[in-house]
Amino acid sequence: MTETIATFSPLYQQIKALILESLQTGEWRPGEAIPSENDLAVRYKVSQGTVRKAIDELASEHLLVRRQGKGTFVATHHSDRVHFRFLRLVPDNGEPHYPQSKILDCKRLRAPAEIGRLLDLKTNDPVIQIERMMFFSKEATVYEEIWLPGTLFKGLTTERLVEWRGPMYALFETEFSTHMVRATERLRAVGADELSAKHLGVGINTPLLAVERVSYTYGERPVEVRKAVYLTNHHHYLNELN
Amino acid sequence: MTETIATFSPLYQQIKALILESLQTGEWRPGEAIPSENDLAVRYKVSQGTVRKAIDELASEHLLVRRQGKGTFVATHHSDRVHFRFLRLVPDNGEPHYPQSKILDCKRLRAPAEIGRLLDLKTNDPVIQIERMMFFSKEATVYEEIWLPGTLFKGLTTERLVEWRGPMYALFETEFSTHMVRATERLRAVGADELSAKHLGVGINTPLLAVERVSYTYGERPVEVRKAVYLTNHHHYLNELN
DNA sequence: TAGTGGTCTAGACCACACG
DNA sequence: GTGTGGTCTAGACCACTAC
Repeated sequence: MTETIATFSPLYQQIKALILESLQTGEWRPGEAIPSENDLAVRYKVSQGTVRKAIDELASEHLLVRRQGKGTFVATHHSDRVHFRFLRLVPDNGEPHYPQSKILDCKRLRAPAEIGRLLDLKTNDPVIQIERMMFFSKEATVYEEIWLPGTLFKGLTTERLVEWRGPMYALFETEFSTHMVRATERLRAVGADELSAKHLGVGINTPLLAVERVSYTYGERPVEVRKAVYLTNHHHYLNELN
Repeated sequence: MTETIATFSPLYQQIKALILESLQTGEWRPGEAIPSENDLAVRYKVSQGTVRKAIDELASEHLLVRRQGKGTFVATHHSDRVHFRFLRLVPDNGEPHYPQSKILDCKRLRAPAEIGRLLDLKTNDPVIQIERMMFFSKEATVYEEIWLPGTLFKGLTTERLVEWRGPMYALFETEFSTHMVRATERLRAVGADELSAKHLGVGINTPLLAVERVSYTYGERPVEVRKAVYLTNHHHYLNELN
């Protein structure tokens, strides 16, 4: 018999792809419930168990959140306990907690070559650069530059950032329909340069943890670059190896 | 009706616990195949699907490895492509690769208070301390001290370590029946002290990435502490946030 | 060809949330 | 009570490996 050479793809993977599509197009938005497993089974003409397996994978990737008795919801950076999924810096003593954020600046400019490369933009495409600091119990601990594609985040201003209460990713989600799904971080030890030293209130060449992050939204699209320095005198970067 | 107040525990979780027990006691050892899903279903008197779900979780925790058509195997640090699950340091340019290891020393002594605390030992219990370096393409990049419980690793000598080819965790598995399951790392930027500077061939106070690791074997038992410094001039610590 | 894990289905029942 | 996700079962069939 002539059989297709195409690589085998399980039904539940195809269902998963369909669900993902609905997430990308915004048919179901962060925080909302998606249809019940049975409804989806009818819609896609497969059994409930197959839908279930697709959702299982999306839940394990933190794109969906299951809540027994209530439904399955699109993951959101609002009101999630998941803030520490992206912020790994914790105090040496005492409970992890979310730091205070202080926006220093937010301006539009042309993408430097490196940023453009990381964000899949052309050099000189518009980008937005945010400068900010973070404080753990009043102590200056993080200084960072955040780079965003200018077209996607059109209209983002210092004021909008300053008046925002809550995680920055929640703002991006609500105002710019951009939900961060995953990120990659590269860590190094560096000596403080003049700017970092000034902001963190330490001497030049003080050892700092440099963290470069690239964040991705649905479909592996890079939409944010962060270049940060962490002061690790009373805090550390916590990582679980599983 | 009088019902038990005990919190509900799904069958597959109980099966998972039973399988875990067999892993801990060494009934099935790293690298070996465990019985087929059907055999286990008979043994535990549940359906194959229930066994399957238990194995699924253990596989996602990297305790077991499934291979279609062949069977399910106990995870091992031998011949696994998983070395980079524990070593996150990669070159800035070029492919990740496993570095060369050079053992400097291995001696028995009494547990310092901090090490004893981390390893759940009493102060003054015997411990083994290993000193070693790692080289990426001949370049000295890592200097570290490794601490192990003395009773568990009785008989570990410098010679045994030096003549060993392959990952250290594979040696621990084969010779001391201790399989590392997961680990926690705490990262900081520090200035090189005299010892680190000498070993890594850099000046005193050169910024280094300090990595403190606690590794656990089956049943969340801590069995290793590592205190390392990484030179991050041409390498970085790569971390995926999911 | 036989044995293993992988997929898919259909149905029953349990645990949980909410009105 | 009703609807949701969560568990468990039994059986059929597919894909991969080894002999």
